[in-house]
Amino acid sequence: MTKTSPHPEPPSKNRLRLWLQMLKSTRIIEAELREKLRAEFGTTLPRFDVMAALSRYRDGLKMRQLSGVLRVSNGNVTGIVDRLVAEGFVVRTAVEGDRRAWLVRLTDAGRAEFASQAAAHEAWIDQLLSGMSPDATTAVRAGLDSLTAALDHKD
Amino acid sequence: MTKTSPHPEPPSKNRLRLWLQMLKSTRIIEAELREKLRAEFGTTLPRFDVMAALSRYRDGLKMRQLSGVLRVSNGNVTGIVDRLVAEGFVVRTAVEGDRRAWLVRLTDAGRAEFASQAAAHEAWIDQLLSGMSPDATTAVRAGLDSLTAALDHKD
DNA sequence: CCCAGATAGTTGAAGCTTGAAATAAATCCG
DNA sequence: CGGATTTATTTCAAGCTTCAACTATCTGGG
Repeated sequence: MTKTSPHPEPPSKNRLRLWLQMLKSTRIIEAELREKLRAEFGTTLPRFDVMAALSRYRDGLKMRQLSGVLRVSNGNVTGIVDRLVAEGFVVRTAVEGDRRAWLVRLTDAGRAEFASQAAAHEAWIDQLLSGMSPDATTAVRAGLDSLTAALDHKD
Repeated sequence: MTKTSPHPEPPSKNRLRLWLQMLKSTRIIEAELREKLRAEFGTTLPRFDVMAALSRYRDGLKMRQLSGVLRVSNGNVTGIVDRLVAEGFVVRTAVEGDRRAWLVRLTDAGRAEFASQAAAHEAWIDQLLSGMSPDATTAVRAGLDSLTAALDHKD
C-alpha cells in the first residue's frame, strides 16, 4: 500500500516543517511548565533542570559535568548553582585531590524539594501530552531517538 | 498482532520520556542553529525568528500579533525589534486610526538579508535532520501535529 | 624541579526573557 | 459627553544565556 504520494513534497521541506513543529510544541509545553513551576513552587525551569540532573547523581557532579549534562555553558551553571546554594538546596564541596574543582550535590532539603517538584512535573507532562495516544507517543519517541542518536554521533 | 507489551511501562512514564526526548533533540538543534547564525550572519535566533515571522506578512504585524505568533512576551519583542530597527532591517510605521499601535515590517534590506538567512537555515535543517528517513519524518510530524492541535485547543 | 600547556571554574558584557507596573489611546456604556 | 474599562505598547527589575577573558590549579615533558 505504500505508494508515491500525489503531492511531491521534497524531503527538505518535510524536514523543515518537522523542525518548525518540534519547536512549536516544545515551546508551548515549556511555557506551561515554566508558568506552573513559578506559580506552584516559586522556581524556574533552569533551577528545576539543575536539580533534576543532580538528583540522578547522589554523589554529586562537577560543574563541568553538570553543564555537559544540561548542554549549557559553564558560566551559566555557575549562576544557577549560586542561587540554589543561597536557597539551601545545593552545596559545593571540595574535590579530594583537585583544588580547582567543586562537587555539587543536593542537600537533604534540596532532595525533598525536588521530589515534590518532580512528582508534580510528571503529572503536568502526563496531562499536557494526554492528547497523544500511547501508540503515537511510542512512535514519536522512536523517531526522535534515532534523530538524537544521529545528532550525538555528529559531534 | 497488537498485544500487551511484555514490559508494562505506564503511559505517564512513556509520555515523560517522550517529553525529555523532545527537549533534548530540540536543544541540540537550537544550539547548532544559534552557533551557525552567529558565525555566518552575525545574528541571533530571536532576531531570525522575528524576521521569519515578518517575512510571512508583507503588510506587517502589530507588536501584539508578533508576540502572539512567536509565543513570547510583549516586552521581549520590543527589545528585539528595537535592535532590528537600529540595524535597518525593520521599520515601525503608524497604524491608520489607532495611535497606540505600530505596524512592524521588514525593510527591503531586511527582506534581502532574511532571504539569504532563510536559504541557509533550510539547508542546515535538512542536514541536521538527515538522520531521519522521510517516513520517520512524516510519522513524527503527524504525531506532533496532533499534539499541538490538542495543546492549542486547551488554551 | 620547572615551565608550557591543558583543565576547572568564575567573571563580565551583551543580549534574551519574563512578569508586573506604567503610559497612552481607544471603546463602551450610562 | 464623560468616566470606567479594555487594549497596545513600553519600561523595568530580575534572572537566564552565551562567549570571551581571566584566575587558579594540575600535568607532562625537559
